[in-house]
Amino acid sequence: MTLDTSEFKHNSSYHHGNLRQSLLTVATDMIAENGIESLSLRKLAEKVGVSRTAAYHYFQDKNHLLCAIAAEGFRRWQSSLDQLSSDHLSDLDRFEQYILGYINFATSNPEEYELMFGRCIWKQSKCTPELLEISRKTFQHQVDMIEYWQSTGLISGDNPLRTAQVIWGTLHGIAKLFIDGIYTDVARAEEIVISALPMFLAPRV
Amino acid sequence: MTLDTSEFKHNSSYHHGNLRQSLLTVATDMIAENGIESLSLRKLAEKVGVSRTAAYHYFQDKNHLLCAIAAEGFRRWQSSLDQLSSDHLSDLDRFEQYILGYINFATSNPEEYELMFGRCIWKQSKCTPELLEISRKTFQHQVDMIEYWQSTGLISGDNPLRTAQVIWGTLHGIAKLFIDGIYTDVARAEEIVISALPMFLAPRV
DNA sequence: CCAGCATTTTGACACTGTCAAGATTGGTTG
DNA sequence: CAACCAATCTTGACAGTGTCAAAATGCTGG
Repeated sequence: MTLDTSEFKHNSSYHHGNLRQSLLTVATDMIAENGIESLSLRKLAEKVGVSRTAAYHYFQDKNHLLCAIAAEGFRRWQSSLDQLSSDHLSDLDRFEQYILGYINFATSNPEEYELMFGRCIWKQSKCTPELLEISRKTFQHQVDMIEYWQSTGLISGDNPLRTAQVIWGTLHGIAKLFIDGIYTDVARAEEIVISALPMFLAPRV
Repeated sequence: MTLDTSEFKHNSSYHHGNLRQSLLTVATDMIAENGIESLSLRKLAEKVGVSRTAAYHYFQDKNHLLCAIAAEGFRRWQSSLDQLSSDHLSDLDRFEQYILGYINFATSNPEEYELMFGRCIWKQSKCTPELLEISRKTFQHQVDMIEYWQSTGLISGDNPLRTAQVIWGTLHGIAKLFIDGIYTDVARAEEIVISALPMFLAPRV
């Protein structure tokens, strides 16, 4: 029994073939283009060429669909972090690239970022186990990075978790000010985080 | 001609008497209790004891209602800032109180904060002129505070606007991590911002 | 070939924001 | 005091939403 359901579409008109994946990719596109709040299951279904409630066979409700998309985003962000780890850089350069990478990820995929880190999913504990796991993992990964930078004396503080929370808070806050439309000139985002960078660094002896 | 329409309710059953104010206060309560997204004009109308579309005589749509509530929030926050200015405190203490005041305002009125600083209003430029004015004013007020603290050498940097953006970003980010449910233990919010405080301060000579 | 299974559709319901038109009332003017 | 007017509020309607229950369709193993 082969289970390559996602390998190719059947040409039947009734059975879609790889509906689940199609829903995910089309929904991701729609969210990226017009924002989370303008995504409706009905418009999604129409775009995929399927009836209103077809998605319910793969996702128990709209929230589960959104969680799956968010989890995909976390996997991309995680692999971006892995990429950074494998780059050949000095500690300071890597820290700078981490910060720039964060703000760029956020501002170039604003709606996906909003889904990953916004209230829509987290507010009322509607987080899927799958999403919870991957998100915890990537957060822990970032705490570990902070811990390492603290151990080498690059950044100040002796409590990695606490420091990670502050740094994350700063990056997240600046990102959200742009994403939510309070600041409008996204080109300025990089400047702002760069100007924030020195305040994280340990004082030179 | 007296215009004390808000002084007392008429006892007529058809004319409410001070519907506009009632809508604002009841809506504010409902938002504080159950969140922005669970506020519907219809539930609001029912709670106020009026028909579905009655609100449309005072607010051109739901967004204008929300903007009016947000503007009220900005007025409260502004007066909280004025209060702080008039307190008899050292510069450092005032800075600390500013930071603590910010995070407390945010975490003790999370939904109102979300309305004031969240995507709901700002994302698609749906901001009312009234709201735009008061929000600009309070933001400018905070930039001025930063500028003063920089002039006395309390905090580092020489670009007040840029520094204000970073500090605001940090406070906003930490606040949002709690408000949006990513961090759940609100009691920790104060600890985190206090641990962030030293990194804003200018190095002691 | 057919029974059962996975997959998709249809119908329905309650809910939402908002528009157009009508109903009700209080205040002002003749 | 009466009649009108403008402010205020209601009713009816429409399109859109998420989601449930039941039916329809196509595929596949026996």
